[in-house]
Amino acid sequence: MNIEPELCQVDDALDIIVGKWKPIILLHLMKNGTMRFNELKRSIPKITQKMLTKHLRELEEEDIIQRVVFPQVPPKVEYSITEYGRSLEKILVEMHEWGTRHRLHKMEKVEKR
Amino acid sequence: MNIEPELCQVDDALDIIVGKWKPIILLHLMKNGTMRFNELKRSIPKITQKMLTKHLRELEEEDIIQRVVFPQVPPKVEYSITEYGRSLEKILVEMHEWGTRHRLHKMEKVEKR
DNA sequence: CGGCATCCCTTTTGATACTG
DNA sequence: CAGTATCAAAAGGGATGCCG
Repeated sequence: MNIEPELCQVDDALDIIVGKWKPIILLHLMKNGTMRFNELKRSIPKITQKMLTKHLRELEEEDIIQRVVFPQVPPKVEYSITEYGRSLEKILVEMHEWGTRHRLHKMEKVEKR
Repeated sequence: MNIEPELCQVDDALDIIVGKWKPIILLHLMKNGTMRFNELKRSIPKITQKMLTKHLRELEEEDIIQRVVFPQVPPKVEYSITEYGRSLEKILVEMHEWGTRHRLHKMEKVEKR
């Protein structure tokens, strides 16, 4: 550990991926490539339109995803991970793996009781 | 990306490290080894006692840190990272490095205007 | 020294209705 | 289809006082 806590920029990374639905949105886009708004909505049944819109806007603002509007009726909007956004993939995968191990860790702890 | 979004356990990992002061608490303990309550408090000037206590309890509950009480007057309580907790170090370092690069990314974006 | 209890404010998220 | 707008609920965090 050679990070000076005072100069910690973990929070800068957390700011991007924290949000109730952000990880799952990112995983869907990373897996499927390009997706339309309602396609994402259907893939995440419990999310509200408001939160999906909000999170997508925030991820776009940080250059993690790209938003392409096709000017037609009815509207069509496609979302995809930017090349820059791909740099988050490794961290998400590692967090997923750590999370999986942590679940097991907690289950073992409970069994011992 | 071979994670099925529906089985995503990124949130399990985020639950541990998300909290206004958790990353910096972890970095201090990872850097310094064992620290007393007030030592941590002084190292993180703006944190309140309430939040320090709360975050420490949550990290202890997840086996990330260890709390040792010395029954004496005045009281003495020492905190340290558990061996299990060390498994978080890699993720924190990578998030710090990503956060550092992201700051630069945003600065370049602003300069182009 | 290392807390806990209480009150209060802010931020995040949800429910619902409406629209070009 | 892809959003906005508004209101309400819940979660997170801060300020302060008290205690063994």
